[in-house]
Amino acid sequence: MREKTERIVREWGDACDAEVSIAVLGGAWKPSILSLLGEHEVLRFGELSRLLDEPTARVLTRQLRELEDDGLLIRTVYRQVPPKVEYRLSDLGRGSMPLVDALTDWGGRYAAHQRGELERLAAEPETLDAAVAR
Amino acid sequence: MREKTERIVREWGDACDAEVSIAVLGGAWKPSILSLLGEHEVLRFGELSRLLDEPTARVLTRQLRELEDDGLLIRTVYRQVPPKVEYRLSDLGRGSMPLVDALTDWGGRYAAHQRGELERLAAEPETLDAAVAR
DNA sequence: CGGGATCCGTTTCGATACTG
DNA sequence: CAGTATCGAAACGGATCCCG
Repeated sequence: MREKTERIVREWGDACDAEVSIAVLGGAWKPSILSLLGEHEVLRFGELSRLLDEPTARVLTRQLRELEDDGLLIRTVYRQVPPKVEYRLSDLGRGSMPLVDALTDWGGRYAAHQRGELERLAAEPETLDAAVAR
Repeated sequence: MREKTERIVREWGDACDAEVSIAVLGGAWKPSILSLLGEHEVLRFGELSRLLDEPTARVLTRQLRELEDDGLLIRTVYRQVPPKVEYRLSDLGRGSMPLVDALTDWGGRYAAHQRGELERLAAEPETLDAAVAR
């Protein structure tokens, strides 16, 4: 477990279980990484990088390492030249897929709703802000 | 919508919907705030503060304002002395409850699992690390 | 190919003090 | 009661360069 995750798990066993989920899944690219590994079973570092929008290696590496430390995925290193590293979901990682899907679903609906709001505002001849400005 | 949320909603309409959810729900106390408002229907600022673990007013205020800006809750100010401010869920906020519950459930199961691992490790006479050290 | 090292700007959290 | 103002510390994402 990462130190951050462990701190949350130990210290506030109370009502903040949801924050545990966010601590584990809440990094940049993390839900996407888990989704992709849910679809593809096993992926190499470069494959993951290409399937995501080419984050810097530094960032992708850290997200992968954190997910590994938190027990969601398994990293397999083949000691050869050139190197080959494979990532796949652990049981814990597979267990997170329904939650990741729920995050994706709600986020998609929320984004669609808000894009609708934005368009509605843009289509209006006069916004509230403009009216208030006078 | 907060600027941060709007940026994510507009710019990457692609596969990163889950990150939208995390952008909206991922602040300190936010899931707890939503859960409490799901249970209590309406709460005042001080009541929320007491039900949570008394975060600083600065922090609680900002989380509430962000949730309001993102459209999840409704803030009602009664212009009187002493002031009275009520918070309740919007329709959008009520729609987030299943996701918040899913976050809570998985986080709770994850925490329980990891606490089990921690105890198991503590109970072992010799850890893998100690064995490898020799 | 799959990173590690270093550096940096931004965001976020939180403490403290003060206020209409 | 329900904040606001100011400040500091830390975490985070990202760019750049280097390596076995």
